[in-house]
Amino acid sequence: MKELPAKTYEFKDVEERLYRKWMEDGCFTPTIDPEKEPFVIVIPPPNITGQLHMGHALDNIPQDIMIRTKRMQGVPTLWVPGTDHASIATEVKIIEQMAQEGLTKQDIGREGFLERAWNWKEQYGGRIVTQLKKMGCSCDWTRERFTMDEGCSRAVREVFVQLYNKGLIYRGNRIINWCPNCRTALSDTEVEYEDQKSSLWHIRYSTPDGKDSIVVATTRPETMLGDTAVAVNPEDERYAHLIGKTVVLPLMNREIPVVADEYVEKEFGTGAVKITPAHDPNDFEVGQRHELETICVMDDTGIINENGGVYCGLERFEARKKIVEDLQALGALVKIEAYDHNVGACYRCGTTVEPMISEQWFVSMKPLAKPAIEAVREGRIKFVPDRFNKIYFNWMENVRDWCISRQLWWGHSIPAWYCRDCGEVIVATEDPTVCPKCGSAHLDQDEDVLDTWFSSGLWPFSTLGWPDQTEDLKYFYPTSTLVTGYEIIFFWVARMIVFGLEIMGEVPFKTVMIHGIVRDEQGRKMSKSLGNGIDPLVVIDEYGTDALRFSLIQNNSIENDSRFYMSRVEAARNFANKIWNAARFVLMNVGEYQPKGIDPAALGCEDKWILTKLGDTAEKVTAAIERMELGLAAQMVYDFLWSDYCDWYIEMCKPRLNSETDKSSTLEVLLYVLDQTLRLLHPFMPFITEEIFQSLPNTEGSIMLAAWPEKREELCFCEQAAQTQDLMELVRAVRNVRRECNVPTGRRAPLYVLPAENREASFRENHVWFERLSYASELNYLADAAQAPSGAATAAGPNGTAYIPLGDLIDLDKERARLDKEADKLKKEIARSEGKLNNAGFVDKAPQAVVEQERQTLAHNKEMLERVQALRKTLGE
RNA sequence: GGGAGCAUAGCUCAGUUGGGAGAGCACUUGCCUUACAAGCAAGGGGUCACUGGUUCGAGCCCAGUUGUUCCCACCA
Repeated sequence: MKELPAKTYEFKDVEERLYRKWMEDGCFTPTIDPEKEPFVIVIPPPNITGQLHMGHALDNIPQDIMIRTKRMQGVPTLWVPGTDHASIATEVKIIEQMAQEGLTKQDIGREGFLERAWNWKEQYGGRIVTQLKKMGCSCDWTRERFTMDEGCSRAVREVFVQLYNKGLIYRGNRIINWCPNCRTALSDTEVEYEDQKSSLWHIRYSTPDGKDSIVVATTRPETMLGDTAVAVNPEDERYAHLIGKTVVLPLMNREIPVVADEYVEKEFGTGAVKITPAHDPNDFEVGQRHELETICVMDDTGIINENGGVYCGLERFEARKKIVEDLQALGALVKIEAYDHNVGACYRCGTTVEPMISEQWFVSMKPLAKPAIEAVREGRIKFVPDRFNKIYFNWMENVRDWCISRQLWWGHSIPAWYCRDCGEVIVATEDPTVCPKCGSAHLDQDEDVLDTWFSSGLWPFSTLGWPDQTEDLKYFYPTSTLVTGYEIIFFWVARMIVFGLEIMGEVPFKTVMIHGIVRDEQGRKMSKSLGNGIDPLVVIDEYGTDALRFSLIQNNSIENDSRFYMSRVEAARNFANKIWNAARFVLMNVGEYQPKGIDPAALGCEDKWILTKLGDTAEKVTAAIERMELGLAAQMVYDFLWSDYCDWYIEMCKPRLNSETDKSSTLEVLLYVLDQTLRLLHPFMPFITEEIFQSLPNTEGSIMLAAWPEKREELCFCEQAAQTQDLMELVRAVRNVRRECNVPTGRRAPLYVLPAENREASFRENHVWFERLSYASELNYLADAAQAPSGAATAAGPNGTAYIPLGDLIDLDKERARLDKEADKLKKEIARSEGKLNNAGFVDKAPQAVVEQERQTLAHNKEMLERVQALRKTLGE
């Protein structure tokens, strides 16, 4: 026998040791078996911006649970890990870091900057991998990828060129969202809108002769510097006479036309809109319809440029202030109205974005969206929960072209070259040396990089080797399940579906499991600025990985947001300790015993009860995991292990462990049930289950590769299980009575039992544990109520009545009251059952099993009532 | 302006084709009963937001109301 382990479970050395062992033994790498369909997950690659937070834990743990379950079920299982270069997010971080050293991008140049970025990647990418390992994630690290590694970069180029050649990627001058702080274009998804209290400024534009005027309303007065028209609704009689005429733009003293356009709503504001085609998407369209000039009045940092006249050099919000003041002085400001409206901000730095006209690369989304919509509509991809279908459809059906070029340095270069001599645009997978049109060698590569989501959109196949037709790609694509949060459905999920269908001709995954976010105790989002984030690694350090994992999953529905409570982690830690001690108890008793397996002929009633429960639990847990109801599954294992196995079964076994004849068969069942339960728990708590599994006799290898438990019909005994359950109920009743009489647990008392009809055998079979668990000093059977000792406290159960002579400890008044209360409760139940059974509708229409159940309940309660009333009678008034 | 989620014990949340509500924490009471005090035993506590409908039967399905959170949208 090994030395007895400590009373509390010490996870610290265990977790690291076991994870290393798993790696060494190659447990995470699947064996390709062409006969079997694999189960595959690609990890949502964490950004290399920093470290993992609680959201990553919530994302990765469900993935690991599914992966570990499938692996134990004998399925070739692959979890592909990796990290994302996170172009803009990382660049922002590095710039912040450089600023502390007093450096700017321009100071160190592109090459120096990229060197820094790669160093950053080494440092933080490595840290993230370490953190994933700490969380117990069973990723196949031999297949680890990075969105900017050689293979992924090749995939990016290949896709870009393919789409360009098909006309699905184009370059054009269009209104885009510009972040003046990051100095780059952004896609629509990268802009976050927020309601802001602002004003609606009403400004008067007069006709050149000064006799007439029109008042426009705007939320961005500074853009008036670039106004090239005023628009009104063609049906608006108020302004009909001005259409075709001109008005003078105040401050700039430029004559601009008044045009009629359907876009203008008569009811809003003044019914007249200033048109700034260079700085507003709607105005841009109006401008195109009326062939208006486009005047850009800001530079890429949001400062007014030379087109802004005297305001040149002012920052955009400074300019707004000045312009409003000047308009007021001029008498052109009619009024200022308080007004709330949506203002877009950069999702990385929070700066208010500026719509600007700019030449960028775009992906034409409409033709790509169509098959992506069909794939979900036809069920080839399933969202769980399915309400996200609607959100997805809504976005896809209204999708606009995707701006993919970024004026950044950290990212995939755009594979486009411009000929300095003839202006030819060359898009190619290999760097060209001469212009194919004019032969010039003066080629300049596009300086921009691609949106970071372009490369992550290829993740499900680029990680498997595409564009090469690798074995991995053939075997593992399409992947099985994607697990991610709802906040990146548009950023990522939608793009993966689009690219998967377009490039691979097949969906990238079959199921998308969407989960909520982890909030703090007060229900607030965890964020840096609030400082309310909880580092999962700090929690792991204090309570262990298993405890953190279990606390995030148990009794939670992960599709909803959840709050993080330390008390839950503590509870999970206590559970780990409970398991540990149960195992200690079993192992202590096993000693040198060599298990031979369960002999059905030697099983007692209580063994049959726990084995039956185990089978039910295994079946239900498996089904729940299959349905991705992980919280429910975890709860079921918890209840079985703690309540059924520890609180009841182990206690039932104790006396038999002292018996020479019963000990070995008891040990067999104790061991078997423990072993099977550990397997069911392993996906949720990988470390402690492995640690205990390793110390069980007759286990081989890692629990990671042990067979997943299944219900075994030959080990299910419903009849005996029900009998045991009845006895347990009587035990509870006896304990209840003792408690009410304030009898300390340690004080034994004789117990007399009057079994119900045909129940004596059941009592005799379970005599030993029944005696112990009801704290009886001796257990005697009565043939008749008349033999009952006088002055005894009484307890009624479904299978008989128990008498406990407690002498002075019994308060007769309290006893009477208690029995009356119990009788009342039973009467109510009986009335309810009878009401139901007297209802013809119920008896006719309800399923037979339900009716039968109700009849049994009624009979049971009637019998109980009889017993209770008989007891009450003996006490008198 | 559209769309979605949520509302169940004091708190945080579960609740699997509709068959009389559960857990953790907190609370009350008694126990160091040698696996575990990070524990054991017994208990108290709920008009399942509101109104109506479907059904023999509704926390669960349908309609509406209220409160709350979120997403989407180019009315300046």
